Amino acid sequence: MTGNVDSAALMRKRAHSVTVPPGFDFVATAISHGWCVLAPFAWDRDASALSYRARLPGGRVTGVALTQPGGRDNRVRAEITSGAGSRAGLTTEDWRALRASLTRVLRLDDDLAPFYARCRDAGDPFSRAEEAGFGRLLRAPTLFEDLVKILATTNTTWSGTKAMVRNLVELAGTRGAFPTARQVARIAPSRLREEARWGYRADSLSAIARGVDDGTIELDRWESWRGPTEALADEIQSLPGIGPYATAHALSILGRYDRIGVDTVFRSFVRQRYFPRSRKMPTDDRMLAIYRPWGEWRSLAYWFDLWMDHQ
DNA sequence: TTCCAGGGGTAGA
DNA sequence: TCTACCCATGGA
Repeated sequence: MTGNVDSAALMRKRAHSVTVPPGFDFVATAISHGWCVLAPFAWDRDASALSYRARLPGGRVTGVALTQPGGRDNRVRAEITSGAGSRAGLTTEDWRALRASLTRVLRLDDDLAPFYARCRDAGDPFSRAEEAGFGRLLRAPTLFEDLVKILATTNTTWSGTKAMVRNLVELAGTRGAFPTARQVARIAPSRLREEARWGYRADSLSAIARGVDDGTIELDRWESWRGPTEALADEIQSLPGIGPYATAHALSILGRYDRIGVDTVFRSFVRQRYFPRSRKMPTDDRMLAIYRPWGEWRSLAYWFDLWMDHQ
């Protein structure tokens, strides 16, 4: 028995690392859009570290801190900081599951060569996208979490979004980890409204959670969608509380970039960037026309444009 | 107090 | 298809 315990302990490690594709830039990926500051994610700018609470097989929860110690092109380090296995580290099975999750979060399987080729054709400043390591929009460990966060961005301020997500994790999650669809489904909409402060969005949140939990909303099918974007978009937009903006955002999360989510950020950015002399706010169509030549890379080009503006 | 934010749903024209 | 209005919440 003792021998078995010892050998199991030997298999446990507190720090792991993940192989990344050539040119992978961890920081550019982590701060690609606002996700890195939505709970349970937290971004440490000084340490260039992304930490969060991750679910392991069996529902256990652990703290993880991600960094890229050698900088661009080097392996991403995952340090187990707390929770299940914090003393002895993760088992082989735990790490296998976490590594698969990180592939989704960091989009390690994305092929950006076609996007970068298009960026080179576009010239400055887009030609700098590859050098900047931009192109991977950070994702949550699950599509359910991404959809909930997108819903939390609708018709509110960014501070409101952060508060709603944080409140939901505290109300329905497990030891700091984002709640599963089942956990959210089990919370009465009135509590989502009043305790998590989701306001009128609570009914949509609850309906989406229940649909994902009972299988009527098939997120796995969306993740592996091979058909036309239009049909996928129709399904996404059929969700309660999910309109054109949220659908476009979800499509970007799913790696389909041919729609731009028009929101107040898009309008104010495009106006100041491309219509600085316009006294009136240009129509949505005029602003969307700026990125129309990008075709299937439209929203990624917009995200890069916006990202460059913040650097 | 009023306005509005990383919008969405609906009724009525 | 387009417009007007309402939807909770919280910060400015």
